[in-house]
Amino acid sequence: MLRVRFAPSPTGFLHVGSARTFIFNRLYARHNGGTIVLRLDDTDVERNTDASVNSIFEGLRWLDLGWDEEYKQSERLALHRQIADAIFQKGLAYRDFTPAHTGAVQINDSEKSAANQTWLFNPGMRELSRAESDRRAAAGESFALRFRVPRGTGEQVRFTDAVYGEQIKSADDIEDFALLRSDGMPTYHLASCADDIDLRISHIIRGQDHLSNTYKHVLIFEGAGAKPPQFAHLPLLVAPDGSKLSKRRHGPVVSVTTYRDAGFLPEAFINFLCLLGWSPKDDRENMTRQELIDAFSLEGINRANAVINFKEPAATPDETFDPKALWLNAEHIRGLSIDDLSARLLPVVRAAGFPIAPEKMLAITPLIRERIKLLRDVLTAADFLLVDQLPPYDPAELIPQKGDAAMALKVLNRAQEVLAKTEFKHDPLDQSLRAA
RNA sequence: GGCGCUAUCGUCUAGGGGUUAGGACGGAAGAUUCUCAAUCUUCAAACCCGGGUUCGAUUCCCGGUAGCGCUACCA
Repeated sequence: MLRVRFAPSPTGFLHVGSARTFIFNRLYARHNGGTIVLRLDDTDVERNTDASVNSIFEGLRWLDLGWDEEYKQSERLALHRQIADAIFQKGLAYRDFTPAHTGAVQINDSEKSAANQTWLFNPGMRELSRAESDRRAAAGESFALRFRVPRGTGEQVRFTDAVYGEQIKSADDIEDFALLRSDGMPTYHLASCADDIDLRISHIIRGQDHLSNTYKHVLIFEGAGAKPPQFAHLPLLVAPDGSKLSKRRHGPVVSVTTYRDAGFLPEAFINFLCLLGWSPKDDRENMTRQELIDAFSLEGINRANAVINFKEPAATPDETFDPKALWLNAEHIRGLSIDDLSARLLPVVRAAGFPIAPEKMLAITPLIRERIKLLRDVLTAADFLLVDQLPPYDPAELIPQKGDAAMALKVLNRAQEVLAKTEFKHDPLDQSLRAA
């Protein structure tokens, strides 16, 4: 039975990269008739927020792809500790009584180079006898539980990634990572693997930033007596300068709800994200959800990071987004029926303060369907039908491409004359203006 | 610093030992349309560098460079 999972940690809003990971998991599950699990990886109590949980659900709901099962990691601590203990009892882990320090502390260069030479061990802890270890634990001394990586044995850890192929690393290059923190809480690595085992996850599709963590995970799976699942790592989504996407540096363009609020169609947004790091390999670009499900395969995933080509400081909203995302959204808008598009436009117009009737919206829709890129554009494309007084505009816009100012003036004067003595209805207006 | 991953037009990508290196977005020009949009046509635009293997490398191998990731009792 094919089972995949999407496991966001609620420490921020739903990120476009996370959204793509979710989409790929969903597509893979749907393509193969499998199950997708949504698991909140919330073991970092310090950084978890309710606002973040809400933002994630808001984003996922907008995507409208759904999921089959839902779990919270924080409710499964007993399982995590049980698996940690099983690994410990097999002698594959040891207690580290070294006082905790956080990696967030500033370290200067000399400390750093010293740390680089000693990254592998906390002196003595690995070799502590079981009796001594038990005695100190019984005395109430706090400890972190570390995996005893088989270093110095010539052993290699290996796995086959569905995207990156055969991966091999010498155990000598893997540090003794923590399983349990000194407060007894599981680390990400432990909790994630324990849950993946318990939830019978068959395929782990996640960001490439976990590729080198996967060796640790393989060690945990094997240590727990479980067969590691199939891994598939996804190339990362990065900013135009190649740096990783961050809210602080790049602003709202990295948040899914920004796309929703700007008037992207969820199906267009999904389509756009799918094309970053994956290809159907047949030159198709504008694809429906069903076409994406039918075409999706791990073989189509590419290995190099993909740039989301947004503009850094965002002058006009239209220029903020990746031009291809905008184009795809316009394509999907044009593909919608008048009824459907009208229904989606209505709340946008109403939210902007125009209490428009559905019938009027339906009448306006065909007029603008081919000229808007974002749902929000209805407010500028059809403003003359909504407001009494048009906002100021640049007179230069009145000059046709193949004309000049004098010509424009002449045409406008003539139009004014005609308009003055014509009944304000479609047919008479059309006839007299054409004639003029 | 150590370990690893990656490298095709500005961007997303296809391709692969011999190709005019294909498509798309964006850009430019034109057609069409009362205008704008849409649509259509055309154009410009790429195999990171150096070795090796080979009759022949953009493709395979090695090295370099660059970018990215991991190197936390974060996830």
